[in-house]
Amino acid sequence: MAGHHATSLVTKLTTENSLDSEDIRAILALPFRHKRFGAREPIVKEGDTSGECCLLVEGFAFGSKSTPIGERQIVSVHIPGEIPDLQSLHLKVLDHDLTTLSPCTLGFISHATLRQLNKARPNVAAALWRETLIDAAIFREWLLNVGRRPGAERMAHLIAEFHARLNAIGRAKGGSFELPITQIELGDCLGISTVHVNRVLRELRGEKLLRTDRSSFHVLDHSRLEQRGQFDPLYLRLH
Amino acid sequence: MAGHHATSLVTKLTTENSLDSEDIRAILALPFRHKRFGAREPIVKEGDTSGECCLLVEGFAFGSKSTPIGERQIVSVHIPGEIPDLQSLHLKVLDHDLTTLSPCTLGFISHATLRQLNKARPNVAAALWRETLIDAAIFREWLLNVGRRPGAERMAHLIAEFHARLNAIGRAKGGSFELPITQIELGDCLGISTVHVNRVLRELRGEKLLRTDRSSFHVLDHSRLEQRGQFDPLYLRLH
DNA sequence: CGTGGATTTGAGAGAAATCAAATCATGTGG
DNA sequence: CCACATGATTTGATTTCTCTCAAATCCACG
Repeated sequence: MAGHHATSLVTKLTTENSLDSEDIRAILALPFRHKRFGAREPIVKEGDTSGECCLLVEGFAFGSKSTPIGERQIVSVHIPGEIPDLQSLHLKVLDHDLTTLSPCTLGFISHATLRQLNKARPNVAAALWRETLIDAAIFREWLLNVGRRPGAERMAHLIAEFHARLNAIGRAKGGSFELPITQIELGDCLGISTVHVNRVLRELRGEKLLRTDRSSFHVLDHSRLEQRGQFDPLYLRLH
Repeated sequence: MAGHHATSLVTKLTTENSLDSEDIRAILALPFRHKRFGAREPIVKEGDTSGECCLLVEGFAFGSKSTPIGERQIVSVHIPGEIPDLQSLHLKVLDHDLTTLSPCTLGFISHATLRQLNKARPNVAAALWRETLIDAAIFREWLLNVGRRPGAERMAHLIAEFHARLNAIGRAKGGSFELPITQIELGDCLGISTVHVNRVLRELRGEKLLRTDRSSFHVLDHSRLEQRGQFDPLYLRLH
């Protein structure tokens, strides 16, 4: 079924896991309820107790937490094929907000259905569990990035990660990719101020590592950018 | 079986999950291979492909990542009853180091055995999956802490978290707990320098929020400390 | 009782934040 | 189709927090 909405998920899951044709059929048979969202719309919020998970079919989203005084930290950026709130399957109350970055198509699937799938098909359960473990690996890398690297390295690392992940799903051509994220949001990913984001981007542009134009990123020197950000893609477990 | 090595794990898993007596029996029947470690000894290192997981029966450990220039970020601190490298079950290559903080007793169990258990007992699989999701929730909170809070708040938050987690396993009495962590290591948890750790601790002591003496922490004003660190224990999912 | 690691304190430097304002897009209504 | 409003980006000036460097205890341990 060409263009099936769960195709990107199956592609991702079959890359590293041993799913048989029955497993794949079961995933493709999942009754997703599709819904469209505009840009910067909340999907779920901290404290919610959602009864379903959402597959990001098309568009981008991000997870964030905020301090009581309103300081926001973006903890994750999600791209098509991912299930940003898969953890809600086992953690009833959401501990962070989930917001769209661009207009999105989301496929919602109930926890009950997923739990049934996990019981019937342990291979699928393992593959989904693995996805949440990769999320955790990214959190660890971000923690190192935010805790121990200066601004420019931090930014270079983040952009190298975006590039690697988008490339893996065929959304980076010749070092260029589209990601509708503002400098404010980049700052919230990296734990730096908007003003500093701007200066750090200028620095990287000055080093001829990349060009940026709103939501377009052009990596000019791939290997030098990765070096600048000390980026090693191991933690992403791509292919 | 009093003093059984997997007791603390069972206690933790049964708190929030619906495990039946068969599930519990299966966990207690796991053939752990016990091994003692000294303080600051590596358990596994980044890049390793271990074929087993370890239960922290007694003692403390931490996970860390380092940049190429040797800047270290501690990404997790582990206490008895936890399985620090549970993620290795589905991610072959370790993406961070695991080191003991104090002398430890570890119970090793092979991935093959765990996978068998997960297949036979889906409830146990779900409970273990859930543990890894709580780890991820802690990473998110640490990311907010490191990215968006000043030094003193950061430290207050970390100590409040230690207190809450140790209290949940009965290792905090009247606000006091033992945790053999140096100021160097505290700095590596928080992304700040050792010198600054010292000054921030002095500040918190000056505010009569806590007393510290090497590995002893005494929380003097529990609610004011949590307020200082903007600590809300939701993300820990204790009871 | 000496030695090495951990803690503490001081002084100065540096990275990034804040404050402020100009410029640049984007989109809307008249 | 243009004027205006709103939000994002850019730049400058200043302040602040945290780091680095340096050195003096302090403590645990052999």
